[in-house]
Amino acid sequence: MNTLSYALLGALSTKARTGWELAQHMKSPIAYMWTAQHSQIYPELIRLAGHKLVRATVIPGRGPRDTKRYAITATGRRALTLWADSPLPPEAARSEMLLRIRALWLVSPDQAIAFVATRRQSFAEQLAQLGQEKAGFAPDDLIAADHPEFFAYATLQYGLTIQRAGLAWCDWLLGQLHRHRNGETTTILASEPLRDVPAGANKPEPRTITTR
Amino acid sequence: MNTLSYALLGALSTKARTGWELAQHMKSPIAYMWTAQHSQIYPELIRLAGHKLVRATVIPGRGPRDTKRYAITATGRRALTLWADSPLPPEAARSEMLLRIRALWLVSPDQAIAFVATRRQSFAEQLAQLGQEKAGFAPDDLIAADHPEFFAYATLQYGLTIQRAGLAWCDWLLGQLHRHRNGETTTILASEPLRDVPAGANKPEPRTITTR
DNA sequence: GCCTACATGTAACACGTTACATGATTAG
DNA sequence: CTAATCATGTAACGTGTTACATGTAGGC
Repeated sequence: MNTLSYALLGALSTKARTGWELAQHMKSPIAYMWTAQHSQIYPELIRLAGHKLVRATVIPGRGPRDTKRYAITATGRRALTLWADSPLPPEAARSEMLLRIRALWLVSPDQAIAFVATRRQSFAEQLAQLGQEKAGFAPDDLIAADHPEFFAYATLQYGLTIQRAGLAWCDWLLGQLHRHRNGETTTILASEPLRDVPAGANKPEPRTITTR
Repeated sequence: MNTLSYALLGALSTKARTGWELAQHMKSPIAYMWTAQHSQIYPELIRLAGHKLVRATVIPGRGPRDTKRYAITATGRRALTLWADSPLPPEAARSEMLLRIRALWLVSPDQAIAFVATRRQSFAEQLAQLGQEKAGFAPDDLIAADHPEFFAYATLQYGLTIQRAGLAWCDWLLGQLHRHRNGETTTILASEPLRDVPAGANKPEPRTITTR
């Protein structure tokens, strides 16, 4: 059983879906935390059905093949429950962004600043998008901690927290790079990245930093 | 050219290394942002040498095969420089942790709390380890923004910022879960995750939250 | 008539992990 | 003498991406 299996079981745990719907669900990077193409999803669903973790019902479809709606079985739900609370293996940290940052000493200060400014914008956009997602949550869904919506909301909050932290780091780094470009010799250790961002941080460009 | 190639070029950009040393370098998750096994590194180095991006020098070794020390070439450095500043493709967000969190409504409140508490500890440990790494940076290395050490330090700061944010999120979530378990009906929307953690957050258990 | 959404599948390839294979040197 | 470290490679397998293939229904 791989992680994708559990991602699919997780998505099916709240309602039955077709392979197509699962693929759509996993396409948007926001508020979902696993991606897969339909080419990976369809065979996996067949495999899960073979293990009786999901069950397919043929529904009237309009394609050349049957449309199948998958529902999680009692066995599938048990497997998912067991997995949810099992020890989490350390996740391999891979970040192309940090790899780029580490190589930025090779480019000109202006290019480095432009690169980080682009990253900053990217964080701000993600933050704005998560903010919109958050607006879609009805307060009623969130009172019960045993309700799926509560934990979905919690993952959204995680996203918001992380994006804000990323934004704050960009601001710190941009500040450092600007100071360096202007020939100041302040030791970096004396300064620290901001640990907080003003409440309006998800609005675009809350504290304008001149890039050029 | 894949990301691993640039990760290797990046590691070689500051000094020549053997394949073994590169594998060691990429093994520790801390302060490095790409991992690869030696079985992936060795063939890749041979491929890079074929493209004249690195050059191997046979050095006196003690194994059954020659020991090769790889150095980046001028062509390799140019390729790395070009890549560093090129548009960063959106990274596929995959987090098994968030997948687990989303499935936590299936387990008992106590199990959910224990799971998040373990996550919290994991964040705290990472934070502590990064703090130690930070101590290894000499202040002298950090005054020049065109020095590789400065950007390595910046990635470390990123790690610290992110881990602190993760820790703060765990605290928020634990608070919510405890409140729910104790039968309080406060709407979650009324509360927000902490946006800051006290300065001593990298010390283990700065604000003790009783797990059981 | 054309494009998009719905809907499912396979094939080829790229990337990553685990296991197999070999052997010298050095510290305990 | 035994284990760890240094040191390099290949094979098999699992996972993930891109491309190929097919066909209907509905909106513009």
